[in-house]
Amino acid sequence: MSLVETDDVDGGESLSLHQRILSDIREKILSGAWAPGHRIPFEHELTAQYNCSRMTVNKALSQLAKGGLIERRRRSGSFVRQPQSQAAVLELHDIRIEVEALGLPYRCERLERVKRRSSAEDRALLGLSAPGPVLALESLHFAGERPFALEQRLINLSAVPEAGDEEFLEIAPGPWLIGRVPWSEAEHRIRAMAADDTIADALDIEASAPCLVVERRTWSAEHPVTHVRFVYPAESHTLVARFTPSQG
Amino acid sequence: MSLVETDDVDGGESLSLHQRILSDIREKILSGAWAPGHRIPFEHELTAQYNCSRMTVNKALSQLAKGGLIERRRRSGSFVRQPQSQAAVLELHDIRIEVEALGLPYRCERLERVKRRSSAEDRALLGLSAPGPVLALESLHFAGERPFALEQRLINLSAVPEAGDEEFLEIAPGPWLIGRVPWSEAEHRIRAMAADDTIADALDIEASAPCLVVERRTWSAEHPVTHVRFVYPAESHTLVARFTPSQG
DNA sequence: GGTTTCAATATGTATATACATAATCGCCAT
DNA sequence: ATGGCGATTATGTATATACATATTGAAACC
Repeated sequence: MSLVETDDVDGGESLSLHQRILSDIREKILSGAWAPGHRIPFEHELTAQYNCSRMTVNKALSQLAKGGLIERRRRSGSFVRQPQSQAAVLELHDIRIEVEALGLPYRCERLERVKRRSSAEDRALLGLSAPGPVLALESLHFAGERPFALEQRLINLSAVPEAGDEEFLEIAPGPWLIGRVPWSEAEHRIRAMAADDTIADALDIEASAPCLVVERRTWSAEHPVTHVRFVYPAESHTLVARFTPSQG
Repeated sequence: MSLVETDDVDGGESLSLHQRILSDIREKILSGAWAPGHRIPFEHELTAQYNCSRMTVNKALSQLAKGGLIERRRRSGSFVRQPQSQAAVLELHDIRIEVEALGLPYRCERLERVKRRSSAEDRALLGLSAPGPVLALESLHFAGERPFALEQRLINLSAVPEAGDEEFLEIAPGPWLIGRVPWSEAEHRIRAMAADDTIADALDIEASAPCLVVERRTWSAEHPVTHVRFVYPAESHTLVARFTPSQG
């Protein structure tokens, strides 16, 4: 078998114009250059900027709106939306909401908070290649009096330096991040495991009882943002994800 | 322009035209009226049928193509795609592929096959309201010599009557269904549990060892099609799902 | 017979244009 | 002030048109 010629699609050439506009704008948003709430140039401005017709610009912006990255308002313009919670994609959202949906009082206790230079393991979890500062957090989420989930999180401080100044006593790191960092990609790993002593102790369950473990890595515009591991006692939790093949 | 040829603006929906075209076609595909491989009318035919411009039709068809329901080929037309495996959405596909990706030989053994009128429990699992015939299957998937996953499946024979004539000795029910029934919606429930004696026995693990359980319900155009439960030994399996907020 | 060439065809992308619709601003009259 | 009202503005949808591009089927050629 011979290798395929490197028919090399380099960054910009072969893209159609409306796709180029689309990815330009998306990049601006995901990189944070255009923060949530920022007004995107009007169609007629982009028309001038890209030297194309309004229909072409409109197609790109409509697509971004359908994707949920921006919001369009007549007479006012188009705006970068607040970062959408992952809930829309996988029903794996704010634990507070899960707990309150059960009709139980929610509480979150921060167990640990350490700022450090990333260890090799940290970098593996986050998907970082170079060393840098990270924040390691451990929190316990309660439903009523019972522990509901243990959260172990790493935050890449190079990507989210503000996190280094936050104590996370009043707010859980999940909601904090969702409200600040737009995400471009997330990966979930879901598995079952037997509770080790640390986990059993924190969750107040028997050692070696089955647990559901959900790990999530999140990127924003190619940069790793956070790695989080949730450990749920098996009996307390079922993940539900509902899909349609695609949207129309 | 003359010629009214109103293809009936029924009900008086406030849908835009291209959205109406879009949902008309989607309905035809999901209901099975247009089977996989079926050629969708050419743009110029739809243009005549809906009495609108090609751009409008093109917008609708492009959107369906982007969503993956249809495939467009220049000079040939647009075709209903083979039902896409759920893999595209949640990496939870054919177990054969998972096993072979590990470099291990795959084998599937059918343990049980029972045709019966749905019990109350069957109906609860499938989401059926009225009684009707169902097919209950139990299969064991092997990776090499080791059991890899236990599959317990219910198929709604009212929705897929052909399944009643299939023995499922040569082919696993998953791939069989994916190749035949287009799905419009799927729901996953994922949890951890301790193996009971039956499961421990089938999977050849210790009783009360942690297992990952994945249950999936699938609908096609509002009709429940199948409910399946996969039980994996914890150490053999991690689910991975990768998302982007939306596509553009 | 087998290969090359070419024209026909359906889709892909872009343009200019038109009118509808919703939201907002500012003016005016009370 | 303030409440109403029209003008303005940006987006929403649709049209007709043009040309590019990929693919196919058949004619032309060696």
